[in-house]
Order: sequence, then structure tokens, then C-alpha cells
Amino acid sequence: MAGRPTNRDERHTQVMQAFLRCVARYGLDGASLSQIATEAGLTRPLIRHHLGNREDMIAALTDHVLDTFADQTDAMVSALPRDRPSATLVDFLFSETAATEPDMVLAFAALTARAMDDPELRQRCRASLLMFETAIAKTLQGDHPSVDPARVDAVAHGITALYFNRTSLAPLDMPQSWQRHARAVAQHLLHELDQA
Amino acid sequence: MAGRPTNRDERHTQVMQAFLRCVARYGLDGASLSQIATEAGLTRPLIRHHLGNREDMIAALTDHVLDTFADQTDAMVSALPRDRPSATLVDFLFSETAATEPDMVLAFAALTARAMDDPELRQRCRASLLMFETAIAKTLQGDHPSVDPARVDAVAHGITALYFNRTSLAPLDMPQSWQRHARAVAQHLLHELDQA
DNA sequence: CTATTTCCTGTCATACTTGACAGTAAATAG
DNA sequence: CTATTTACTGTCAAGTATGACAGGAAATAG
Repeated sequence: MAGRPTNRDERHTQVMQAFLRCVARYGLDGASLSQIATEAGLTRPLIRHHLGNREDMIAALTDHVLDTFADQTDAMVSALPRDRPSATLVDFLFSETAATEPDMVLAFAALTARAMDDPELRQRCRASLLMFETAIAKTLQGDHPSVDPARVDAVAHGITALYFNRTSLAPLDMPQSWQRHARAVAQHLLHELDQA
Repeated sequence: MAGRPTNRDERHTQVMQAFLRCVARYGLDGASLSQIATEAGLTRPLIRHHLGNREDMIAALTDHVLDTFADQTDAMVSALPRDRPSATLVDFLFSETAATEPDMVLAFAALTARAMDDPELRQRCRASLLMFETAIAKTLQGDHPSVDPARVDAVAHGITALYFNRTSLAPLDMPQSWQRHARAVAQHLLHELDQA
């Protein structure tokens, strides 16, 4: 015995993408359910049917953002070529077509702000951020085995900061020279490891 | 002929500080007037009396954030000692007691997000950001006159990115090692200029 | 066809947010 | 004292966001 087939997963991702866009633009509290529904091309009662109340939706969004961030990071790292993976990584992070979408980083920033009052969320965001930095550090270290790990970590941090800064300020549509500087500094930090 | 003396300016800054705190935590749309009033220890009709409706308040906050940001930058730069101003600047930006409060940078990020739909605001945020980077670049250039300006600009961008990243992620309360890395990379970039 | 399961819509009640304004209290000048 | 100006409070109306649920439509198994 079975009834109508479910499309829960499909609707789930559909709503999450719309939610992500709205949060990136209007913040966690600014994203109303009606807005999300319109953005997703659905009705408000329908997204409630699939995802529950607002609290449930925020929990789902948190999972979605942190999981997707981790997945994209893994995919990015494991897609690197065997020769000169570090250089390719930097090229990828600072290419015109952004690696992870700006919306993802902006939503992450929104979660970060909320983490002030929510110790558990703070812990998860912290872990997510360290995971990203560690993934980069590992790539750099593999490419420069003889360099002091502390220096590699510092460089990984610098590259991460440049990347986050660049991506979270994407809405400002900064001039080309600005984008070039970010890329140049990242490549410069990487070049330091080659010489050491 | 005169009536009761005005305390408009006092109330103005009082409300702006409360507004700043709320925006940093809950975003531009998430900060309700009741919340702001409570945070400021006032009543909602009163802040309306002094600052007008919500639209007026957001305009006032925008001015307040951008002006204060510029003032603090000027004060910081002009307070630098004559010998080794660059090193002192970096020490100041990455000291434990943050230079500008995290709330300021978080509010700036909130304005940045809104700038997606508001070309004029985008222009102002862009100018404000470039002003900050230029102020840093000028300090560095004065300390290293013989270095190619393009390289100085790149280093100034790197230091700015590290500072913004560190400050906007302050709510996550990252471990000490993380803070040290930010400082180390900034000092490393600065040290590069000395050698060139 | 019927039964069952899920998708989807329509609609109401409730709470919250904002805007607006009338009216009171306080401080100062003359 | 009175007049005047501003600070401040109380309160209501309108709009919006959310929660909740009843009931219809669609798809599948038997």
C-alpha cells in the first residue's frame, strides 16, 4: 500500500536555496516566510507543510549552510591536480567566477552574528571555519612538506581571511584593482612558502 | 525668548549606540524599534520624537556608522608616533582591545548586505572602505617611500582584509592561536616592505 | 473502482511592528 | 507669574508576520 509519491527532498532544497538568497540579502530576521515562498515560487502554507515552523526552518538552514560549506570545501580540495595543487587552489579561490557563491558566505556571516547569543551555534560555526582553514593548510603543507606547520597555518589563515573578505564584500562591487590586490597578496603569501 | 533646553544631540548618540548594538546582533531588519528603545533605556514614542520614523533612523544610522568609521580612522592614524608608525599601526589594529568595536564592523557588514539593492548606499560603503585602505596605505608609504606604490596598496589591502575578518568574526570567540595567526600574517606583510 | 498517502490551497486568529497624534510635564525667558 | 519651547507619555489604528488547521486535489497500490 502506498500513496502519492513524496517530493520532500526536492522541495527541501528548493526552499533552502530561496531561504539562502533571502538571508544573504535581508538577514536571518529580515527574511520573512512570504518572501521565501515567493522567491521559491511556492506558497507560504506549503513551505510550512514541508519544513515546519520558523524555528524548524532556521535549524534546517543552519544544517544546510554548514553541511554545504563542508561539502563544497571537500569537493574543491579533492578536485585539485597532483602537481602544484596550492597554486591551483589560490587561482580557484580568487577566480572571477567565485568558488562558493557569495550567498553562502553572507548567510554564514548572518549565522555568525546570531552565534553571539547561542553557544551551540557558535561552536558549530567555529568548527566549520576551522575545518575550512585546516583543509587549506593541509593542501599547502602537502605541497611544502619541509615548511614549519605553524607558518603554513598562518598562511592558510591569511588566504582564508582574504577569501572571506572578498566574498562577503561582493555586494559592494569593488573595482578590479581591489580584486587584483586580494589575489596578489594571496599569491604572495603562497610564494613565501616556496622560497622557505 | 526660549523654552526648555534641548538634549537632542545627547539622545541622538544614545539611541545610535543602542541601534548599533541591535543591528550588529539582529541585522537591519531584525532590529525592532521596541528593542532599540529598551536597549537605550527609553520608550518607543520618544525615540520617534527625536529621530523620526524608521526610514529616518536608518538614514541616521548609516551616517553615524560611516562618519564614526572615518573619524576613528583619522584619529587612529594621526595618533601614530613619528618613528615606525607602520609597526604601531599593526600592533594597534591587532591588539587584544580592538581598535574599533566589533559592533561597528558588524553594522558595516549589515549595511553592505543592504547595499545590494541600493546603488547610493553601495557607493558610500565602497568609498568608506577605500578610505580606510587608503589611510593605511598612506601610513605604510610614508614609512617606506622607496617601495612601489602598487605593492604598498596590496599590503594595505591584505592588512585591511585580515582586520575586517578578525573583527567581524569576533562573535565566534575564536581561539588565541587564531588571533595570533592574523597578527603574524599582518606583521609578515609589513616586514616584506622593510626588506624591499 | 476504492483506499491511502501525500501534496497543496484557503482561510482564520493572534501577536507583533509601525505610524501617528493628543495631551501632559518640565524648563527657561521675560 | 505667563508665555513659549521642548521633552516625554499614553494610546489607538493599520499593516504585517506567524501559527494553525480544515479540506480539496493528485498520485499510487490493489
